[in-house]
Amino acid sequence: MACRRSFQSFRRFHYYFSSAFSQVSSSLLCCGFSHTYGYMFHAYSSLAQQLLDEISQPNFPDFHNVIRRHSDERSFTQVLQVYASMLSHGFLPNGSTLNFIIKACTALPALSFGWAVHAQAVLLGFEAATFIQNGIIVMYARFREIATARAVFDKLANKDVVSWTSIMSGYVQNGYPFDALQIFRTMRIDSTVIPDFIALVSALKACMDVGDLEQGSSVHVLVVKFGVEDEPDLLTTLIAMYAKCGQVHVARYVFDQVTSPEPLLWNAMISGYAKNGNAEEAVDLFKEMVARNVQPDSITLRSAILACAQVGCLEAAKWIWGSANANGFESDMFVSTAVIDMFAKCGSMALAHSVFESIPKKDVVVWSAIIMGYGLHGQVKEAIELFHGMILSNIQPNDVTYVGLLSACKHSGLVEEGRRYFYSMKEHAIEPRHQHYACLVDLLGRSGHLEEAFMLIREMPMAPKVTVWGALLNACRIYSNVELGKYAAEQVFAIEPTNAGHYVQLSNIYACFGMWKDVARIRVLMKERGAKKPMGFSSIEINGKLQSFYAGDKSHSRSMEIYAMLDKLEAKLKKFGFLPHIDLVLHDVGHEEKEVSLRNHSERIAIAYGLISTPPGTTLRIIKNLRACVNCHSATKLISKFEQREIVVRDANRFHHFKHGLCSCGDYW
DNA sequence: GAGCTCATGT
Repeated sequence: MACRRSFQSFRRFHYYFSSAFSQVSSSLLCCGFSHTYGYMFHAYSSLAQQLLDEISQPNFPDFHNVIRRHSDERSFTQVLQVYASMLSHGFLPNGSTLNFIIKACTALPALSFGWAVHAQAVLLGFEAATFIQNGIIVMYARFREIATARAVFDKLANKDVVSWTSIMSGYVQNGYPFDALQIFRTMRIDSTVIPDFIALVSALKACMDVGDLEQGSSVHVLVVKFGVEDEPDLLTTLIAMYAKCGQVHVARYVFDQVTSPEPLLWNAMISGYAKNGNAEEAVDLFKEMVARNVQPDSITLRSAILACAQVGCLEAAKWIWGSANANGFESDMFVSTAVIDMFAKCGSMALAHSVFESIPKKDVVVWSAIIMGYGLHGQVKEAIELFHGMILSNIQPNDVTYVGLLSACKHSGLVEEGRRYFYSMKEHAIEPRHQHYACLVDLLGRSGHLEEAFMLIREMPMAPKVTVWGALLNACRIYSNVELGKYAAEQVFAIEPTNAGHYVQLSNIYACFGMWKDVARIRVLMKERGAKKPMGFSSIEINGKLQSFYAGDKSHSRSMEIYAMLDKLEAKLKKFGFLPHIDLVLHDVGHEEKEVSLRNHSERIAIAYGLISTPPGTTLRIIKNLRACVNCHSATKLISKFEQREIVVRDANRFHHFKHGLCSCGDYW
């Protein structure tokens, strides 16, 4: 109810106002009010103010209506200004006015004002008004005052579904999904409130954040039980939940039930694929979305771009970039930066660079992306030039810029420079993080500075992770250092006991010295601990489509031709005096067998398939999930020479550009 | 009156 009070009673309100709530924070409240409205009233002039000024004696409905109109227009600062003005005219709010004020405080967010409004609501007798208290719960959740929100919720006598949903989503938004689920359970067990679809959305989001498939599925059951499975927004969260829990097929099943999915639903599904590593499906679904004339937004594009960067398919990358431009995202910084990264990871620094050039105001992230890209391709000179260009443009490098710069040095073996950049980070007030140490340890180790690398590890202010010890182990393998290698391996095994790659590294060190007993011991250890080597595979891009091969793969329909080509390649390699490095094969088998298994590595099969599927002179683009092996690397160099092909290989860590018998990595990787 | 997709670089 609107109340017209005398000036005296208004003063009395202020008296209660500061004395009754002094335990909360009297100074805050006083500031929040007498200050805020007084200050605001004099400092600002708004349209609403002018409107009010035109009325010589504005009454309560005048103020209320102006507040409502500003609220509808989302001009929340003005809502508070007019409210302050209303109070100074001696009017007090009714429940409806208060809701507009609470909403404005929440949206801005206006903390001190919000506290004061809460106090005012209590004084005006709205303590048991569920529709007011619900808004206050949301407001405190927004202020990250989740304990206060909970206190308001607990005190509320008549909790409706909105009260429950408000506190539940408050917990979710503040990063406490377990508490949110606890609230949901309490609501189901201790109250008669029936959850509606918004309550279920919040519960699903909590399950998603926890990654709890079992609870998520049980909420899905409720969705069906309460017959809200046709709510588009609920489906979005349901799909995201299943995708987050790794059940991308279930997510797709839900998606397929919808006849004309909304853009948000496409986004949830595409990003679900991208996050689960089903990158090809993500790109295909994006293409389908565009084919069905659904307008992609910046989130769709970012998800598709991320997926494409993962698979590394250049044709798909060009297509996505084209559709980003066609839909008006060519000047979206977030999209452009992601595109730079995508082109770099799809093997085209030329395209990455042209996008980079097209960005008028480059921020630190844009610069970092391009520097990282050149590093990935072993073009350290360009990376360093860009780094200095960035500083000349008055853009301060950050820790990620240095990751890019150091990894560029690492990929090219620039020890001096890498060391210098690492220690110069302090000049830019950047504390080296774990990744920076990992880069420098790798760089020092690969260049034979094993002692210095080890010393650096000992000086690290944080616990070294597997990347650091793994880099040292790798260096020990290269330089055949048994003692240090054993030590590094122990650290690595303790962190990742089931990663077979580490065992192979140590085993190779032993094999190098003919310590076959130790090799056998490692093999037993691997078996005991259930360590498995990930299956190596290589993919090749033919006409924009990726075709994948495993080592010794004979499943392809053109397998006969592929193996005939492999025989031809083998003969030519022999003619060019190619000698396989057989030491690196873990298994203790005869020489001939080793040679056979080497020539059947997935990379070689992919190349053979590329040679029989494309016209002479076409660049072959290969993507593999493991690091390039020494044999394949040497063989690919020779193949690029006698087949006169440029071969671009993306391995697990970086790019190799093979041309005229040489590789861009300079045999350093 | 309450809710959701993603969030550029390692």
